Amino acid sequence: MNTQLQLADQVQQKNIAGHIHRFSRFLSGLSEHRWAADGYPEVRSGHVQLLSNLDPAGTRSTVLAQRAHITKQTMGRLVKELAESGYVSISPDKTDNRAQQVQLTDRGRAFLAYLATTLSDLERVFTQVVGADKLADFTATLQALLAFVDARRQQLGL
Amino acid sequence: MNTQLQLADQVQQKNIAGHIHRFSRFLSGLSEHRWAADGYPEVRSGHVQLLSNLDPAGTRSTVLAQRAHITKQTMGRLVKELAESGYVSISPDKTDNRAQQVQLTDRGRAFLAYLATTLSDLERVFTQVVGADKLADFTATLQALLAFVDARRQQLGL
DNA sequence: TCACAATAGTAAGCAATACTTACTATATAG
DNA sequence: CTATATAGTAAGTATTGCTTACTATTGTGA
Repeated sequence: MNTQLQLADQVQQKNIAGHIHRFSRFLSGLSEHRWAADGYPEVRSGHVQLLSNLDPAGTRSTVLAQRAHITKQTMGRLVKELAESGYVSISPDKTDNRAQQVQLTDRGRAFLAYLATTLSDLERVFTQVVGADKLADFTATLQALLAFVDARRQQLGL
Repeated sequence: MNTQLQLADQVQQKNIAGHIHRFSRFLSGLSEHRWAADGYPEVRSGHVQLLSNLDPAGTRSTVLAQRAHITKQTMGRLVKELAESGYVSISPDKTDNRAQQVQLTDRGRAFLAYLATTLSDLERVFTQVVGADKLADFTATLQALLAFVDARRQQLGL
């Protein structure tokens, strides 16, 4: 039979959710810290799921919400924030008066280019820590798991 | 030069933080859903970082906070919640009147044992998705990265 | 054409998590 | 014995994402 200590260790070990959560918090903090220092203080890590899903021609808020797997209300807030700080612009959708098109501004494009470099930097650092192969495996596995769970979201009622 | 579309794709690809965050949200939701269904509705995913760090003899709240890498105030709240729902008990520390010892109750021990089985279940599911080797690599890389960033937390001011 | 359902987006409020500053009480070190 | 450090609490803030409920517009089918 397992002792409490063994159980706690086991849980500690296998508690992927906890580790993932902690890693996530760290990455967000680090990113926002750096972005602020480099002249983009208004962008929070959550905004990236908006910016990275924008089509060049512009995208509807509702579509962005679907792509990011969040509610349209939450996406609406993100859009509003980035519009207020000048990273995106909102224009009416000519084919549907209910809808609006969200588009990158010049500032938004500048941030996106900058963001790509910071992600490469981070990739480089992590490569130094665990090696390129392990890191590639890590992201591949992460995406595979994510694809798996996304496919089962509705089934599970999440 | 990169077009906006290429940049967005690049960011989408390399945006580990975003993927990690989404995965984290999913895992928390799934866990709590299952725990509630199985008779442990009061436990939230954040509580695990308390329970899995408890020594059999009891542990101080401040120590738990350090182990979980959160503030003592936040840990204090988690302790209070789990004490109210009967998973842990709080007893005075005989060697220091400021301090208290947090200990598992029988219900806490039951949950910990149950938790270990649910983590194994999840491990099994993920093994079916990506294979045992990839999953082991994944968790190993995750822990390596986490150890790396933990060592640099103070340096980075996070 | 007209009524009804679906869709785009907004509004307001709730809950969880973790932070900060500020405090009390106790312990320890010089 | 005073000054500093530590254990823990209190109160308030920010972020993120949710829910329910709403308006306005669009599309559909009788």
